[in-house]
Amino acid sequence: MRTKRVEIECEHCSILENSLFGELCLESQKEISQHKSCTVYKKSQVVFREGTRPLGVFCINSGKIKVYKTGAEGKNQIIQVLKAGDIMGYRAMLSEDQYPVSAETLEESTLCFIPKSDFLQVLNQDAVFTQTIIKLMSKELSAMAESITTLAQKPVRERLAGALLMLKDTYGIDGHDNGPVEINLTREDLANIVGTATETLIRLLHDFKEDKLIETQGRKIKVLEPQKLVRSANLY
Amino acid sequence: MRTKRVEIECEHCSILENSLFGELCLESQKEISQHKSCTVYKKSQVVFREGTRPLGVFCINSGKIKVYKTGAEGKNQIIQVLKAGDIMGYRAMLSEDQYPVSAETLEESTLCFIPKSDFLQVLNQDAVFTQTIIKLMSKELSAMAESITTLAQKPVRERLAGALLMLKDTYGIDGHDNGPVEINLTREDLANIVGTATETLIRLLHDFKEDKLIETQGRKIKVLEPQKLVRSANLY
DNA sequence: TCATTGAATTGATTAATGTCATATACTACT
DNA sequence: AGTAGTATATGACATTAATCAATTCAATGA
Repeated sequence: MRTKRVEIECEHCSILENSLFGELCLESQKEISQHKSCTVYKKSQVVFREGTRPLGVFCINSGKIKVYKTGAEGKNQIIQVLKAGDIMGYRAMLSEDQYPVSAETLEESTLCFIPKSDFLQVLNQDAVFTQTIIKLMSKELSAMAESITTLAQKPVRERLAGALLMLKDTYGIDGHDNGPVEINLTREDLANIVGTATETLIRLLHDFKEDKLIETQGRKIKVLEPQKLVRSANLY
Repeated sequence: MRTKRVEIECEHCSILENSLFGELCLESQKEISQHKSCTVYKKSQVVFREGTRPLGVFCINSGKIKVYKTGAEGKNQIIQVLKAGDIMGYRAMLSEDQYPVSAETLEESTLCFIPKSDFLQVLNQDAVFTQTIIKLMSKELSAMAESITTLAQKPVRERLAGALLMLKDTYGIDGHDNGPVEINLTREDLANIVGTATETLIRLLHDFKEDKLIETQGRKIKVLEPQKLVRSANLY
């Protein structure tokens, strides 16, 4: 058997307060919980693929997911890296459209799948939740406008610095507490976030290492000097 | 007096069927129309500025608007070019946030301003309209994911070809019917759409001209061979 | 109409980044 | 443990695109 099912109830979900569903009333939470199925995905499993149609919404209980679009030459551009508490796939579902992007696990992840009908019902009966969803979309739009500007205007070096700072937060929630956050991504994925060639990315990581901004152990990257990285990223 | 007011009623608006409000029931249309004010903006006037807070929504009755974000070195990245029938500024308003972008007229434009309260009221009493707005946001998100991928992966030449095709549609609605569409933008604005330096853009336009893909008259650009441009853009 | 300013263009050069080739280091699997 | 298959790393080189400088052109207001 390839997929492992687990039982998780929203009401007792450990990441509830970090998630969208935390704001829901108990009744709505039960509604969401009722028909959902939770599945453990292994590393590098595709959750959904660009061009297919959504049947519901995924909520990330644990793990990390890359959301990406495949370009002309088959190269993947990573649009966002999602973590526990995030939901995904809701946009295409709400607009009754095909997925404009694909999603794949970056590590073993537990995902809860909420069928479309349940999600829509809660949306209908809860105006506050609708507002929350609209805010979330709005935030994503704003983040993407920022990404576009960065890609168009900043050199690769600055984009990498910015990406590392973003990833520090994403990987920070795992919180080992003992020392700095470890970012665990292939160089190729990292290059596909920054929008550059893998070789270029490796060389720049090397530079950052020489400048003691980061430290690497195998593929893992530790951010040692976030402040200096902020300056390298020329943030505004 | 710097600003000129005009009277336009949504119910009789010439671009109603191209706009979001076309789907509204007559009652809702009147609601929208009731407190709105229509203003003629001169060319190159700023409609709203990044970082300020929205008080309502703009609907474009005529003209073209650039929506842009100002980058670290003061360079503007144009995120979208809007035309008659489009609405703008609704996202920040709905999420009760600051504008993440600025908007400026590219030519003389007539804009209708609908106060926040009226817009929200219609949104509350009309579930279909909420759905329409969500679909619109969803479409924009998908378009932006595409932009990100293009900026990260395609060379400037291909991006320019793609931008010209997009602008052909935007400027196409003016429809002089006699011959091909004329794109009327400064080279700098065009460079800020494509995400490149003005000089580079000019050189590439020159190439396209030599290849008979386009024709220029002063700043105006006519697309002669859309099909060949599609191939130049390496679209997928 | 002329003058003034900003926009468009062209050329020369430099800098950034991608590509190709190859070597080395991991990882996972039997 | 050995080995195949990836991922990482490094070097050499080609190419793209940015920058700087100078010139021509075009639109706008006195």
